[in-house]
Formats: sequence, C-alpha cells, structure tokens
Amino acid sequence: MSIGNRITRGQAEEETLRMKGIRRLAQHLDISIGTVSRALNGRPDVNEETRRRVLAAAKELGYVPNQSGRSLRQGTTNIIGFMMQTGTEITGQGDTFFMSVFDGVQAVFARHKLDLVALLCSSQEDPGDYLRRVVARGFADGVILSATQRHDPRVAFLAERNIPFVTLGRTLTDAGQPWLDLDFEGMAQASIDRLVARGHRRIAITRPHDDTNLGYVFVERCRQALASHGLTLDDSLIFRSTPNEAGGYQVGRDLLALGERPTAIVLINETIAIGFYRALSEAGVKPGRDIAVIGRYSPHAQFLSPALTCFRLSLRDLGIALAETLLSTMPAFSHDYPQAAVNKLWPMQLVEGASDAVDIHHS
Amino acid sequence: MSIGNRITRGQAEEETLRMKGIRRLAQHLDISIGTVSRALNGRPDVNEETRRRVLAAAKELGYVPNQSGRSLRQGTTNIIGFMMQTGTEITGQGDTFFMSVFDGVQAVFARHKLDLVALLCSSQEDPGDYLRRVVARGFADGVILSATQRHDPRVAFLAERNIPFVTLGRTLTDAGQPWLDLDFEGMAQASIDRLVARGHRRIAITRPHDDTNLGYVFVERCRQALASHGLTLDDSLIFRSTPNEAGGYQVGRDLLALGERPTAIVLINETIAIGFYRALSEAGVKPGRDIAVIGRYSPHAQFLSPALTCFRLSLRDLGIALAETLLSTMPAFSHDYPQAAVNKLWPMQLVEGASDAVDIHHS
DNA sequence: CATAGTTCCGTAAACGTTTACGGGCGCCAA
DNA sequence: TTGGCGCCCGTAAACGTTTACGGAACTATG
Repeated sequence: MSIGNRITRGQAEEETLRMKGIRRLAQHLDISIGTVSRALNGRPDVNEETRRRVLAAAKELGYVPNQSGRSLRQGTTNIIGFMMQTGTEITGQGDTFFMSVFDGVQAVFARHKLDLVALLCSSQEDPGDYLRRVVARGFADGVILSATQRHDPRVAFLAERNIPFVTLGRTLTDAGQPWLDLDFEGMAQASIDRLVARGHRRIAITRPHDDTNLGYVFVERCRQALASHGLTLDDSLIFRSTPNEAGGYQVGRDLLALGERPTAIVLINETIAIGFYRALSEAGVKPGRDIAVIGRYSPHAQFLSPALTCFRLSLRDLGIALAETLLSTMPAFSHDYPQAAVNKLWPMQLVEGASDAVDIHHS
Repeated sequence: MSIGNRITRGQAEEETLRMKGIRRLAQHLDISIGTVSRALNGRPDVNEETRRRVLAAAKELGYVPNQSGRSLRQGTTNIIGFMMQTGTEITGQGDTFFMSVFDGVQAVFARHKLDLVALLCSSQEDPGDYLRRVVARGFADGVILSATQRHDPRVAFLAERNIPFVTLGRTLTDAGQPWLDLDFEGMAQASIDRLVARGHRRIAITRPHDDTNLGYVFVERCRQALASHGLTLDDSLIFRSTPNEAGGYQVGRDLLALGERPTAIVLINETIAIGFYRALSEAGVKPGRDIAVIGRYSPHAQFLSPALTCFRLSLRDLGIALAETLLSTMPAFSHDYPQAAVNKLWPMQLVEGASDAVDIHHS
C-alpha cells in the first residue's frame, strides 16, 4: 500500500497489461511481488486478508506460476519420471500393466504435490542419450526405471549423477539403489512344487527373449526347485519367447514339434498364454486336459478357455510401494517414509483356473 | 584468452570446482560463458577450434545444460506432452495401443529435438486441475490430447491459453483445434454393408459405456447404413460395454439372454472380443458358425478361435500424423509441415478372419 | 516515554541459461 | 595512413520465480 508504489490509476491499469506473471499480479494488487509469492506459497508471514486478495486476483487473472522460473530458483521440478521404452516388441507386457502401476504411483505422489510423467524412450534410441537429454538436465527430481535389463547402463548413469531413482527389477549392475522386483523365485518354486505334486516330471518353462534379469532368476529357481524333487531341467524344454501373442504361439508350435512332449509348462510372460492356447487348439491339444499350463495373470486370463491358472499381483500396490521407496531416498520426503522397504520381492498370489487341472497320477 | 580473465593456475583450478553449470565450463576453459553457450548451440560466430575445445571439455566434465535455465530464457521447453488418463477402467485400450502411437509420434519429434512425455492424469483427478498444474505452467510447448470425451473441458482450457494442441478424437466442444479421429463411420458402414450382403438382417452393435464421441458417431452411422438397406436398428440390440474383457463378457451374456437373438454383432472396442468369445463359448455358441462377429484389431485378434474379422489401422502412422499435425500449428515448426492435414478421419482396413463367416443365405 | 517484540511487507539477490550489443583485432583497399 | 569490413569474443541484460534480510508500523511491557 505504499504510496511510492502507486502511480495514477490509469497508468497503473495500462501498465498492468504489459506485465506478465507474478509482476502482473503484483501490479494489479499494488503490492510487491515478494508478498504475492509468499501469499501464494502459503508462507505464514503474510496477512490473511492480503492472502485472500492475492488468491482471488490470481484466480481472476488466471495466473499460474511459471514452472521454469520456479524450478530454476528452487532447484526442484516437482516432477518424477517413470521411464519406459516404446515399441511394441518390448511392452507386450500388456495392456493394463503400466496403467495400473501408474495409478498407484500417482496416488502417493499426489499427496506430496509431485507430478508423474512417463518418460518414453524409443527402442531405436540409446537410453543413455535419452537420460542425458532429459533427466540429467534437471528435468525430474527422481526417476523410476522399469523394464531393467540384466546389464543396464542406466543404473550407473543415474547413480553417478546422484539422481534419486528406484528400479522395478534387479540388475547385475545394481549400484546400491533401491529396487523392487516381482517374486519370480516364489512363482518358480510354487509352480514347480504344485506341478510335481500332481505327478508331473517333465516340465517345460519359458523365458524372455532378451536380457531381462527375471529370465535368469526364473530359470535358475525352476532348476533348483526341480532338483529338490530329484528332477532335472531339460534344456530343450526352456523356450525363449517374445512377450506377445506371437511369441506364445511360437512356443506352442515348438512344443508340439518335440518328440517327447512335456506334460506341463510354466509361462513367464503375461500375454503369451493366448497365443500358446491358439497353437495348442490348432493341434487339438487342450490345456488342463492334455497339458498343464500355469501362467501370469493378465486381465484376460480368466476369459481364456479353460481359465488360466496364474500368478497375480496387485499392480496398484506395487506402484504405491515404488513411489514410497523412491520418496524414502529423497531427502525432502524421506522423513515421511522412514520404514519404506529398500529392496523387496513383490509376492504373487496363485489364482486357480482349470488350465493346470491335469493330474498325472490318475491318468 | 584475455589476460584479465586469468588468475593464477592454482586459483583458477580451485575456483573451477566451486562453480556449476556453464560457468564451470567457462572457468575451466578460461573463456566467457557467452562463447561457451554459443559453441554448444552451434552458433556460427565462434571459432571452430574454440568450439572443438568446448565440446571436448563439456564431455570431459559431463556438462549438460540446465533445462530450467534454458526454458526460462527461451520461453520454450522442447517438450511435448501426450495426455492420457490412468486407471484401468479407462484404458482397456491397453498400452500396446498407446505404445505404438507413441512410437510414431516420437519418430517425428526426434527430428526436431523435441522430447515426448506422457502426461498421466489420474481418473480420480479433475483433468482441468491437472492441466492447470502441469501444462499451463509452461511445462510443455504443445499437447496431444487422447481419449477425448464428447464434452471435454480440456479443449476449451488449452484453446483459451493458446497452447498448441491436437486431439485424437473429435468432441462436441471443438475449438477449431486440429484433430484426427479413427474412421468409425467407415467401419460402421463397411461392417453393416458386409453383414447385410451376407443376409443378416438382425444386427447388434456395441458402444462405449462412457461419453466418448466415437460411440455416438458409430451408432448413428450404423443406423443410417441399416436404413439404407431398408433395415432399422433395434435399440435393444445396442449394448453398452466397458472397454475390457469383462465388458465383452457381459455383452455376450446379455445377448444370449435375449428372446430373439441377432445373427451378427459389431464390437466397437478393441479388447472386448475375448470376453465376448468366452461368454458365447460357455453357452456352446460359436462365432463364425452360429453368429457373425466383427471387431477391432488388437494384437490377439488373430489368435482367437476363430480368428476375429476386424478393422485394423497403423497406429504408428497415426502417431506420425498426430505429431505432424501438431507441429504444423506451432509457428516454430509449421514451415516444415505446410500441408499436414488439419482434420482427418483415419481409415481402417478390414482384416478377414473366420468370425463372420456365417452366411445367412445358405443356412 | 523508552524499549522490546511481533507482524507484515518491500528490496534485491540469486538460480542457469541465451542473446543483443559492442568492441578488439587483423586484413585489405584506397 | 586511414577507413572499412569480417571474424570472434566478452559483457550484461534479460527470463520468472523464491527467499534472506531489513525495516516500518504497531503492540505490549516496564
């Protein structure tokens, strides 16, 4: 309200139109930009009446603070990136997988006024270049890395630059960062135990076509589990599969072409069951009757015929855990998540279908 | 190289460590920050030898320009947002859908050094709030809006603020922005023509459960197409369906419960076929024999039994077109895309399966 | 009345870039 | 020599915020 700040009414109004951003607002209200900023940011040292006026004017003029200015000053963007790769050959994971995870992540971030964006790195492009371009420039305050590979240079990249991050999936190149991972060990063990208990002795498994760590983990644990039952894993019964319908179809064809067929199979990828079913069906082979099939849950698992026996997990809860884990490593938020798990194998629950009903004992 | 700029070697080195960003680089090279900036940005008015040294030092010191500083100065972020909503109830579409579109969008943006991020708005949240928080703050230079609703406040929001954007899907509230849309009219017409030609007279269709425009368009065109053959669309044969497997299953159940069953159905959503098939299968009704089914392509369409006759489109090309359309409205890029289509119905191609093989004439 | 404390606000300096402007220097022609 | 021109480079002012600092006005206390 200082007189010195005021010009004539007409001049002030005209001047107001020239200005942008917080200055415009300040000019309009005839107070300083410092006060405007404090009012908007909820600082205590501002008169409540003033704050009310500022908020009203902000709404009236449609003012929103400029993100660049704010980040530049604060050194913080309030944005968290969830990095994933585009190109269908990679994300056959299927539909709703990431959407559901996002939902959980977002629920947590919203509480802290953080915004989530998905960073889309083309499969054509070097992820290192991408990270350098986008993340290293201070674009995001933290990163969630999905679809990690066994040898994943992104981990070292982020670790070197002290950018807070968490990975969904362990790697061989872990740099002490927190990670969560689906419990494929548990799935392997439970699947093998279940099938062996039903009399199966010749069991096939699938693994991803690429270098994802889960493939190694899964195969190895299956091997161990079989060994604990006095069985060995026949290498010819390990099928590599792209994570999509076509991959599953190919697995089915390859399996049928074997001289001595397995009596059971465990499918590691989500979306391959439908292609696998199709290959069997063309040959008149029926899951649950002629061969036992165990897979991973996806929204259509229960709509297959017969319904797929599969391992399911709460993707939304996984997203929540990812978010909390990341925040627990960020100084500004860590006090809210003192006990967040730093490393955790995410359990999956068996959903009984009819696809593994075949019982060798009675046949 | 000015002497005035140089301190002693020891002091300079020590000082260098205190600085950050471009100043650090300049100090290290003993040149001014202006020259460093020019060298990095490929300006012509810098000695080639100097540029070489700068680039080498930048790599050596791992310098990357700060995005906030740059955006603040330039008023540009080099980021384009693709807005979508999370929550599985919305995106039954699946992310293979969006992934493929992203791939195309990205291919175009990469040529212009633009980065694409997916803006994820929770279905819990008001999209207007979200846009205000993220986009209006100058976060992105442009926006692609997906999954538009019939009444979509986001359109007006972006239009008012003069933020360049393009929508995937028309709305009733279009503000003159460019849009692309799948040609559901064409699909409706072709489907009805095809089915009628095969003798079907009682044809069911599905529509989305929500307010998406395509539902209205599709239903209306189906009605017209039927009328042109002297048939009427029975309202009891219009099924609302959520865009997921469960929705398709429900449609199947509802259809089977009808007194007088239709002899054909056209499914508008991608993912509902599998649930629909399941419902029929449980009742011993077989697509392609007992009822003709036409749907939308999705990666598993050909792996259903029988393979789904469906309408397919190139999602990657759609992404490319979206990107080019958006860029054509942005002054900085428009000269590269003078002839990009501003409004376009994106055609779909029929993929023949066996699911609509039933021919009423012969039965 | 003097002093101390509280409440609120204005001032100005950052944050890390880009870029308009001007100037030093070397070269060439008149 | 003088002037003009071209090549490089340094200087400094922006861009829109936030926030440390200090001070004015007021209240309470002695």
